[in-house]
Amino acid sequence: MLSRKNGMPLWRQIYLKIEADVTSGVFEPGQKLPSESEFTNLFSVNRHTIRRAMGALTDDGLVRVERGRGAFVREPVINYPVSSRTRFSENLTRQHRAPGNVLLMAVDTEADVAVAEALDIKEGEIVTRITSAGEADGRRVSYSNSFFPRTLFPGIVRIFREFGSVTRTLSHFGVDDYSRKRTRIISRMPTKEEAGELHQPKSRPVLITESINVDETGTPVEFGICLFASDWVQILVEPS
Amino acid sequence: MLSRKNGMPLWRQIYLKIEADVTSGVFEPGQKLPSESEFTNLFSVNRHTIRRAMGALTDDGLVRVERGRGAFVREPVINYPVSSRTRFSENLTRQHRAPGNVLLMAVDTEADVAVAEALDIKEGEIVTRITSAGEADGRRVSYSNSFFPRTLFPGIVRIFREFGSVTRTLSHFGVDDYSRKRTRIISRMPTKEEAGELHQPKSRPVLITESINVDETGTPVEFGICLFASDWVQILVEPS
DNA sequence: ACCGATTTGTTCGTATGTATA
DNA sequence: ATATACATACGAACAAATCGG
Repeated sequence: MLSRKNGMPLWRQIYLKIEADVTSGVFEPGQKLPSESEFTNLFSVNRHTIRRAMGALTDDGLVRVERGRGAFVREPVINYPVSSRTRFSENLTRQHRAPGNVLLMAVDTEADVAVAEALDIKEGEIVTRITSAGEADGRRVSYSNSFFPRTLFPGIVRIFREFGSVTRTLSHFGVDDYSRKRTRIISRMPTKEEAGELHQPKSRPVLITESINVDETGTPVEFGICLFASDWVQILVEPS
Repeated sequence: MLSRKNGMPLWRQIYLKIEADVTSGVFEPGQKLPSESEFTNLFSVNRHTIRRAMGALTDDGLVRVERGRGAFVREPVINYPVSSRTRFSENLTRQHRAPGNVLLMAVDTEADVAVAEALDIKEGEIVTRITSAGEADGRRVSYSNSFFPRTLFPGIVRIFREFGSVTRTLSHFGVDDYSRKRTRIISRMPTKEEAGELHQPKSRPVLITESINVDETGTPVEFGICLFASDWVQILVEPS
């Protein structure tokens, strides 16, 4: 299998072998690779030789290594385009992925300062909060809270349950077109709850977009806070 | 000199030391560096630790090693006297740069896959890399690498140092207007090196924008990778 | 909350091969 | 031919992060 005579270093031969297994699908995206010690036994070489190969694979973006956990085949990232007209499910369908939006919770609550300011209403006014999770290819990629002013959309929860999408729900209330007024993008470590919702370790950061959608008249109709698993999602800002 | 307690690996500390000596001119371009065994004695570490640092320096294009002969400072085509505090003056928001930028390094290097693809050139073609850091209120907020195709902008570094701004530098080359083709935004944990450059703990995530600027004809003129300290920076996407 | 097992990261030690001066 | 210097590889130990019970 490995040759110590043909001039090609062992680590390079191992690199090529693993690379072939990754690109050919023997190891699938996201899958955990054998540990260094397992590879050591498999190839009958020293751990450093394995590490040299893994380092090169990491540099070349084929694998991702997490200390204390293992090495994983890098998943192709999911693009999340942001423009003035952004729809989550549309973004994903455009990439031929199966989008899934799971409604987790829907409650009426009082608007706190941030929500009130975003929706241009008074603090304490009742808003409907819809919590949902986004999935793509069976992977949890987002966790979002959307706030709607209840006075504008009474009974929005039932409609949302029925249609399962923000666009069609708002359309039901006569808001046929809305656009993104502004998007704020930040990044931080997740809380334990957030990490749990995103099915990711709490040691990995999350990407967060805070956006305000307004109707044709400029009235805010939705304030959304969306958390993305940063390992799997990148945000693409395209000129509109 | 070296610390075994501060969390930064010895090889990285050595890397930074040698890098500083190279960029500051203690070791001049083309000059032979001390041998591995000499470095071993100088730093009182194992030869492998030196080799790790030299490997990184090689990867980053600062030195070039010749088997059986030694390691040498890579000669940039243009010789840059290192006055490491060059100020960007104006029009910085366009490059996602905060006021108070310092030029850290400018070297000609070979384009890797990502850079080549972004600039629409061949891998290995020479590009000019300008590394700089942004500061605001005395706090390090960004660390960026910009890549320019050298064939389009020969001697860009001297011009850049003269004008101090990307806009005016490109204008000198006849690129009077350029625009952002696309911006990719991701977030991840920083490497220790990146955390060091950003003067932030390595436990805080970084926001990263990768952008491509093109001229009127659509030809890529700059590829920039900018890291932000996510604790201090948020990205605002507003409709244009 | 703690402990032990697993896994990756770093460092030192050693040996052998190969290219160059 | 010998010495120097880089390249590769193996072995051992410990540190740091993760995960399960």
